[in-house]
Amino acid sequence: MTEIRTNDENGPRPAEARAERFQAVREAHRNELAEDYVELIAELIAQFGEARPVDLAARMGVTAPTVAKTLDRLAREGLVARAPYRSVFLTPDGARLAESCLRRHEIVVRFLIRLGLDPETAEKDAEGIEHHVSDRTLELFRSFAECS
Amino acid sequence: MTEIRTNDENGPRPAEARAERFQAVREAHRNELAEDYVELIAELIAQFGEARPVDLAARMGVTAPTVAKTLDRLAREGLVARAPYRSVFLTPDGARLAESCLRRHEIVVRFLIRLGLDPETAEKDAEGIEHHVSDRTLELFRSFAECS
DNA sequence: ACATTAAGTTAGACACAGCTAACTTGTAAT
DNA sequence: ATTACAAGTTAGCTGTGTCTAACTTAATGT
Repeated sequence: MTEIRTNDENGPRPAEARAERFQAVREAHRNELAEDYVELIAELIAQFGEARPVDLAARMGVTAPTVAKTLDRLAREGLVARAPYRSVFLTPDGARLAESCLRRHEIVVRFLIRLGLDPETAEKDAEGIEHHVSDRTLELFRSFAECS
Repeated sequence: MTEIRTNDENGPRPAEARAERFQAVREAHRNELAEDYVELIAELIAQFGEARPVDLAARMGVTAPTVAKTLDRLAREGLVARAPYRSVFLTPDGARLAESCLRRHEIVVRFLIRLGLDPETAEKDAEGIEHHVSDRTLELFRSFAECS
């Protein structure tokens, strides 16, 4: 064998573009859990006046220690405030994030339903999709969902 | 204080439904990386006749050891076949998975473009979205993208 | 006031996905 | 045939997210 080498005779441009896309997804990934938590916390506070770890665990489908560890991280990142054996609350930053996540979630769900999906599946798919939708796409979703 | 307890007087139904949704997302999550790899490997093979770790690393935006570890896992799971210091190939299972991922990816991209998104952003968003789209939703995307 | 029980915490394990540093292998060019 | 360099591997570190088991705290009911 003599040639075949490099596999990049087309230049590394497309390879790099791709790498950037994957890196962006990994980045989104890191924020997903935080977003899901603050979103849930905001809803629980709206509904019950407080968000207790036990309720978070039930709704996230994980055990109490997992919730505790995650809340520690969120506290470290300044998104939630907590005291031992107490309910969890959102910091201003956390509340802001929750607000935008809820909005985003709502738009995605409404969009999917408008597309023709049943509400249950829409809710399910939205949970996975919402974290990966750019602002431009979200805007398109919103217009489509609201078009008469 | 006397009452306020439980926070679940509405019954645990909605909480459980939610937990299931999150669990589904975590499940999808676990498969994401595997899907991205087999998809990329299939493309490289189609383009160059082989998929080399160095090309995977460049396109995934990670280092060579990370690729090696991931490929080990994929081999363990029966999706790829490899020999030391050689290129990677797909098993029949891996090829099937790659096929369906490529199809899915294409549909999502075309759908987003039809919605009015620029191709570059479509490509970027699709990378994150494609793993979280149910079959029903994918079908709706397909119809929408292909509607005259 | 105290005992019971539910909620929360701590400790420790595992798997995964990323990294750097150092080593080995294989290929290509001289 | 040798050497030099690119590709691949191995070892070992980090941080995250999950778990179980065992412990502590707080609230409820009698």
